[in-house]
Amino acid sequence: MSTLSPQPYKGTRDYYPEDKRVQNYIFETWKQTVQRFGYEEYGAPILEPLEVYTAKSGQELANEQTYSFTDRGGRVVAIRPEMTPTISRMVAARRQEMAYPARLFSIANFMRYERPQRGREREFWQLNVDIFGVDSILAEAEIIALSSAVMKALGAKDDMYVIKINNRQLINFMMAQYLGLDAVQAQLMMKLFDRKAKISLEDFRDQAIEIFGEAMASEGLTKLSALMSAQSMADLPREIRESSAVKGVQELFTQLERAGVTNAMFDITLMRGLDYYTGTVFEVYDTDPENNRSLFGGGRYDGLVGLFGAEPLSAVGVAPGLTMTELFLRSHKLLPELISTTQVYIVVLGDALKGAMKLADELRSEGVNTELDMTGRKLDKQLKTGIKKQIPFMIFVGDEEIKNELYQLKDISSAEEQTLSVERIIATVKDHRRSS
RNA sequence: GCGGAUGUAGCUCAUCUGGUUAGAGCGUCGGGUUGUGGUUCCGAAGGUAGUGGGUUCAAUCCCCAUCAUUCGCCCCA
Repeated sequence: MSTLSPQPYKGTRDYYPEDKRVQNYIFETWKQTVQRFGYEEYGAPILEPLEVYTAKSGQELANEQTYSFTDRGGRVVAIRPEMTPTISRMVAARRQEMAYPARLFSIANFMRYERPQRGREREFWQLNVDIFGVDSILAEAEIIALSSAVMKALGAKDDMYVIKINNRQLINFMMAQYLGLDAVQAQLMMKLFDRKAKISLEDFRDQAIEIFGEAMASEGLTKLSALMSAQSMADLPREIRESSAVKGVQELFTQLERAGVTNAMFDITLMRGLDYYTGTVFEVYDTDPENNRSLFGGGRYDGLVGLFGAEPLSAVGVAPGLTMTELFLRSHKLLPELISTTQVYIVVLGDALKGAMKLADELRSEGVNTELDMTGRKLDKQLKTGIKKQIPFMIFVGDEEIKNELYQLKDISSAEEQTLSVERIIATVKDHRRSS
C-alpha cells in the first residue's frame, strides 16, 4: 500500500491554530461590523441543485467552475460557488412573511474549480451581506458605506483603498445607444474594458477596431476616446450624461458623501462578470501599487428572487473574501498580534501533579482557560512549550506553593513574576484579557 | 484549458560542468546545572533527492512523463 499524502487537496488549505486565529479575527470583525448595521446572520446548505447557478450566474461559473455531481437519487447538485442565488432562493421561499427591508449576512465557504494562484483558491471563505426590498439608491449607499466600514474596522485608512462604481444600465446605454453596438459586440467590448489595465494602448485600440468593424471603426474610436478620457461623470459625453441611469449614479455619490465615504469614484470601465447584476456595480480596490487589484465587490440584482417563482424583489449585496482580505492586511501590516485563547499554562514541578490539577479545576470553574503540562518534564522544557503556544501567563506549581496556597504567576510578555493567591491570579488574568 | 519558474531533513538552503557512506543552520527529542526563556553546553533522531520511466559503467544533477507549488494568460475578482 502506498503512503497517503499529507498535503491538502489542490487549491484548499489547512487552518492550523495560528492560521485559524487570523481567520477568526477577520470573521469576528466582519460580524461585529455588519451586526452594527442591523444585519442578521443566516446559514444555508453547502449543496444546491446545479440549475440554481446555470440560470443567472454566468455560463463560465456554472458550467466550468462548479464542483457538481449526480447524487444517488439522480439529482444533479453543485457545491455552492457563491451565496447570492442561495439567499435569493431563501428569501423567495418566504417572500410574503419576511420583514422588509430584510438585512441578512452569512460567513461561509465556497468552492470553484479554478486554477489556484495568489489570492485565489478553490475553497474560499466570504462574508455575504445583502439587503432586500429597497428600490432606491439608498440601499446601494448603505451597502457601500458598510463595505467601507468593514475595511475601516480592520484598520484600513482611506488612502489604502478606493471604491470604484459603475452601473449596468449605464453600461447598456453606452454600448447600445451611444456606441451603437449589438449584443455580441457589446459583450466583447465589456471584456475588453475589463482587460484595459492589462494591455497596451495600441492593443486596446486594435481590439476595439476589430469589435467595431471596418464601417464603424473611426466613429466608434472617437466616441470611445471621449468616454475613456472622462475622469468623472461630469466629463461624460452629453448624450450619456442625460440618460436616466446617470441620475441614479449621481444620487448615489451624493448619498455616499453624506455617509462620509470619501474614497469612492466613478469608473466607466468597471464591468464585473456575474450576469445577474441589474444596476449599480462596485468594487473595492487596493491602492497599494504592489497589490493593485480588486479586493471584493457587489451590486444590485433585482431579478434573482423572481426566478424562484416569487414576486420580484429588489436586492443589493456585497461579498468580501477572506483570502484577499488577509493579503490586504498583511501587505499593509494591519494584522494585530494574535495569541492563544488559552490564558494560563501550568508548569508542574516535582510530585505536585495532583495539587496542580486541583488548581487547574479551580481556575477553569472561574472561567480561566487553563492548560496543564502533565508530561513531568524538566522545568525549562515545560516553560518553552508554554511560550511556544503563545499563552500569556504561566503558573509554577510545586509542593511549597500548594502548601502555602500561593503561586508564582509569570507574565510572559514582560517576564515579570508575582507571588499570588488563586483569587488574585484569577483577577489578574481576567483583567489582562479585558485590556488586550 | 495555455505558457514560464520551482520541487534535496519539519523549515530555509548547500552538494563546483553526472563520480564513494547527500551536508549546514534553525527546529524537534534526550542529557548536563535537584525550580524559570526566545542568541548555554553535550548528544541523538530525521532524507528511497516529489513520483514513475529513460540515457549512462555510474543520476540529486541530463531526457520524458506525471503530481504539486508558484507567476502570468483565459476566466474571475
